[in-house]
Amino acid sequence: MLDPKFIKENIDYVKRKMKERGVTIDLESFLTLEEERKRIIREVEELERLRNTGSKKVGELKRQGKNAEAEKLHMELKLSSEKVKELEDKRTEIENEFRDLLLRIPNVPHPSVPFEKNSSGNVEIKRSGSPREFDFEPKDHVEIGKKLDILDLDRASKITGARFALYKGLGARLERALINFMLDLHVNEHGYEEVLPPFMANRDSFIGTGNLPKFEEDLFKVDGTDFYLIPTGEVPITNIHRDEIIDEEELPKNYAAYTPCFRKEAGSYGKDVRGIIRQHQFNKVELVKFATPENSYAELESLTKDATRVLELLELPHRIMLLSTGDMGFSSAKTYDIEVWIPSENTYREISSCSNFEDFQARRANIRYRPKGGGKPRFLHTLNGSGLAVGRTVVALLENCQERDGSVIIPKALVPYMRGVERIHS
RNA sequence: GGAGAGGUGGCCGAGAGGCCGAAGGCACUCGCCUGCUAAGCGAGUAGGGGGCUAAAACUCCCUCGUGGGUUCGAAUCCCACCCUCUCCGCCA
Repeated sequence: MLDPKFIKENIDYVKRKMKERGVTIDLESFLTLEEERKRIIREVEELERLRNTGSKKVGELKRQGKNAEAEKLHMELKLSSEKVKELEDKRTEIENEFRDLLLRIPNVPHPSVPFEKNSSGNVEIKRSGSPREFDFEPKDHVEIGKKLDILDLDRASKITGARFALYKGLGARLERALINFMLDLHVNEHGYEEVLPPFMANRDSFIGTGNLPKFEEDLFKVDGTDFYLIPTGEVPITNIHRDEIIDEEELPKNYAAYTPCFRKEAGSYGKDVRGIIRQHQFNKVELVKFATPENSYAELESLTKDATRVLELLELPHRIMLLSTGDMGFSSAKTYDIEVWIPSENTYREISSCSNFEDFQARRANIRYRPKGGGKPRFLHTLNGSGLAVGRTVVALLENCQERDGSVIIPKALVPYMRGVERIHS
């Protein structure tokens, strides 16, 4: 959520930024509504003031035994009280409308974000490792997984449906090994606090991170409740501190968590239908930071670095992309995508997305901090990034580390987590 | 799922239609005092929104779990929901 005051005072800037994002927001009607809101607040408060002082007077008169006078005033107030109620209804209506509109306005991109309406404007920041030259025809992860009997997509679709996976044997162990490896790295070496949050969250939490009210069609709702399955750990973790005021001394707060993620993937029916690149359920290790506005961009860099470290230790070729205005998520002010090399697709694919939301989520979720030495609470900045998407890491690993004989060599860093298994073969 | 108890400021806790944004305590901050420390004395310490401001000061409105209702007036009465605790049932 943007600061209404900021919108008002920088209307042209905000308009331009929205345009760069490729979204159309009716900011004129926003301003009108904002005026209307203030007008009615003034009106209601004036009436309430009169009623309050009047009511107090009635009490005083009664205590003094002047019942006739009290009764007279009482009758007068009865009328104005009705008026107050009417106006309050109107006020609620307008404030709701105002809030609804505000909740549907995306974040303003940071000035360092390149302007382009789509992903063609993304800028490569860094590349690490180079795609392997195979001296044989490499297979894709589906084939590898099938041959090694570690990935069974046919049976998964029997159990549930398309876009679900059944891992078996060393495949299941590999998934679990990666989760533990990533968590240990972030917790023990990068200083994140490990948490294990609920995998469902309520509506308020989703509004807090910006997934609602706009993106309901992407979510699985749990029937008969107000809960949704989380599409990312970002939702429960960011909401750990909803409606809280944190002392500045405690910032930055860094959390790491493993969660499964559930996504409807509506609108991507034709995309990535083969394999486990795009699933309705997948595992992820998520990193979330709460930082001061002064430090949040430095924290974005270190967050991205922490996530990238996983790929470095796994020795997987990857690159870091700075997303352009048109390719960023709704809540983000600046986003780096980390992309890993996928041999079967002969391209890099997103495996992590690291964003600074500035105070956009904090404002929605009401997360503030008290500055050192006291003073008014301020909204803090929230950040998050995958560290990493586990399913896609498996894909990258199987494909990049495959051998001519169909076996897969486990990267050294992961071997201890595989209970010493150095190679998966049939 | 059933029965009961309860949700009040940073924390503990009183208040049971008007004198209550709220006693008292703890904690914290500032000042005084005591050679340091402890104790003592005095003052202060919630959040949001509106008006006025360059900004404050100031002032008004809202907030006692949330939302509705009754009333001239609600922390206090009524209804619904949420959450916590205890007991019973069921369950990993």
